[in-house]
Amino acid sequence: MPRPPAGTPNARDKLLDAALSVIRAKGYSATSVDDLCAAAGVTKGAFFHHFRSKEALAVVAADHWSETTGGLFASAAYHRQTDPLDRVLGYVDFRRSLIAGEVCEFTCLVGTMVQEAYDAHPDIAAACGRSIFGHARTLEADIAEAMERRGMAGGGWTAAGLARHTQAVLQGAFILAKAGGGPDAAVEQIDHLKRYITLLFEARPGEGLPS
Amino acid sequence: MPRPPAGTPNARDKLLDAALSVIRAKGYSATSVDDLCAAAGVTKGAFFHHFRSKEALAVVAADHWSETTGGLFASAAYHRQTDPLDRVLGYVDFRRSLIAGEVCEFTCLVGTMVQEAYDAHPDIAAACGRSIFGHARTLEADIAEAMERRGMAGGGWTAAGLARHTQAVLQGAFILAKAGGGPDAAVEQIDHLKRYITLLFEARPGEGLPS
DNA sequence: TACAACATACCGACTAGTTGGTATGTATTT
DNA sequence: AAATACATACCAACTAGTCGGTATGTTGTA
Repeated sequence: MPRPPAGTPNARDKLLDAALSVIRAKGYSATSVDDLCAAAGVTKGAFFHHFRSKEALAVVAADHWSETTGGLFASAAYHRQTDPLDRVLGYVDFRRSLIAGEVCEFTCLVGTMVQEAYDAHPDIAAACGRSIFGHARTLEADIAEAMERRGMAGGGWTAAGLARHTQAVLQGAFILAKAGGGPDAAVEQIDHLKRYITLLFEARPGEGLPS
Repeated sequence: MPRPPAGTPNARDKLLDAALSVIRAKGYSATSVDDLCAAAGVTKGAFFHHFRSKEALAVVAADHWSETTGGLFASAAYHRQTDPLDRVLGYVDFRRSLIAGEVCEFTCLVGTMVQEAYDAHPDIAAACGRSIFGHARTLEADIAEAMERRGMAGGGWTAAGLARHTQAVLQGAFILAKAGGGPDAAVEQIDHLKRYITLLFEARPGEGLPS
């Protein structure tokens, strides 16, 4: 692939960026190819030059979402905490701070898409799954270290499981926000999540089980 | 309204029942009126005789969902527990027992619809909100009674807030199931929810605050 | 009881517009 | 020259919704 002038955003990038906001607001099915082209300021020819189909764009958009958000979290300040539990709680606080403004601005592209696509579009669903579970996996090491430091093994839960739970609560928070609760309803869920993690690490690990 | 033979399901009821399963599997936007008519075994004429529009059907379907599921929970056995906390945990166990089989069989119609409809279809979003928050409200009395019996006031959370949190975790659980986790991922979330509620009621309420 | 007047429930062809996708063109860069 | 990166024009299938019509009531009245 020959390098374009590298400063001007090409049609492909403009379409992907447009997809993030348009699909988050309208959903995958209700977003037409023309909608995406209009939002990106490109023509249909450009669309089908870069993507085999609307479904193919959705898959790439999900990966694009993973990279974009992945970069945001990777460079966030909570990683600098020395206590691994503080890093986990710092992640939760950071997620909380992101919830503001219009609902479509803080909700999750892949959570929205997988609801519509899981049955009819397996490729999209798989891309969304990679994004959600891949992001959860970035939390595992800190949770596992916090568990080890406090001797938490044997409580009936795992680092991977708790990491997945954080994502479930976040996705549920977005649904409640969309159902009329707004940002407040979403923040409330994150506060419960933080309280849960705090309680988990305060509680004594399971008595009858070896650590 | 004159009573029809009362045993034969009419087109309206058949369409509403079809909507519950078809929209849960395909989503609202991807479900066409023809899809619904075919699933219900009725014609398009019957559809628009009973519903002004596809959007109007979705609103009635959301209310129909509330009634159907409402009846299921109202008649469940966990209400017979004498300890209010046991009733709350019994509700969680009951939700856990419902998660089995295909994803489209245990997921939530209104959670699916509101994701697509919250922006473009306010009437549908409002109906979904009534369903979710209305169902949450049915848990409030038991939670409040459990809080009172154990002197839990002042911990920074309320009965209504915890009730909403149960619904957020459930909705998030469905998304993770759709993202490839299957029933196991959903059950895992409910186990975390139960552990959270248990820990909450074991913890001592906030020290510096009056009860 | 008989008949007119009206209402409800439903049918299926039809339409105007939209959909994802294609075919073919042109300008720019290497 | 040749590939890339777009643009324009177009199409067949599908979309929600309409409309004229029918079959089967129900209701009022003489």
